[in-house]
Amino acid sequence: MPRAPTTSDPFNAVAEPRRREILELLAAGEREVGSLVEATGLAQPQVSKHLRVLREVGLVTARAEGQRRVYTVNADGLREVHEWVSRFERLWDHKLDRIKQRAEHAARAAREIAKNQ
Amino acid sequence: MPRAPTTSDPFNAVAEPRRREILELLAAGEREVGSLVEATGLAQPQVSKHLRVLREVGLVTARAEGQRRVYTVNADGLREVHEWVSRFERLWDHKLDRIKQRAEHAARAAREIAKNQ
DNA sequence: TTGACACATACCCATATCGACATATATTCT
DNA sequence: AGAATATATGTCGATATGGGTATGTGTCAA
Repeated sequence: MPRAPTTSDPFNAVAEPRRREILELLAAGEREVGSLVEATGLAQPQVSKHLRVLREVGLVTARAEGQRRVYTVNADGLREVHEWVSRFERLWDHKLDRIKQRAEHAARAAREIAKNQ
Repeated sequence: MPRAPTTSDPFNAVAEPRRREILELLAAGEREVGSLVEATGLAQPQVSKHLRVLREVGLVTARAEGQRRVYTVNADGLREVHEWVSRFERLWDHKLDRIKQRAEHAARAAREIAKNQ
């Protein structure tokens, strides 16, 4: 069984750096394909293909405007990813807590030493 | 150029559902490989291979305990993913805001109508 | 030491990928 | 109608994938 298609879910779609870049650009506002080609430095066909993937997983929508196509992010599709990753948030928060605790412990110890001098 | 290796970054590593499942299991606490095999229903070699990928991107760490290997999540590697996705949070929040605004607008209109009857 | 157990690695195969390049489709302009 | 422009699609090639199965490696137990 090969790797799951990039179009199978947002996780796979977003695994590709260029597609993340495109989404970032679109997050700042709608853009036409040509504008994305210019901004990314990619060849036009690759941009179109990346956009196709993003469309198929519902991360962007396209609107025709004359001969141009204006693309818009549909960040809603990223909520699934956000929610999944958020389940692990407490784990690195815990780690931060421990660092904080150690820091406070060290500070207390330092005060003790200073007091006893 | 083929798709980027699954080991190239957390985004690619986490694109595979089985690996997400393994991470979820480990999020609840350390586990040995055999336990993961049982929990996932995967064959042992595939579990080992998925764990290898997760190790290579730093999402898990392994500790030898006799002939067993105990795996632990290292959620820190997921922060990058979390931070990236979080950049889009305002976009779906906005959408929620608009829904809320429309609801309030509708409620106001309804009150006006009621008042004028 | 020999065997049993836990895990890792090696190999095979069918498949989807991404980039490059060529070409098709659709729209606007003259 | 024909040319120019904007975007989409098709083809090719090299490559990494993930499951299956077989085998290697290390550890414990008798």
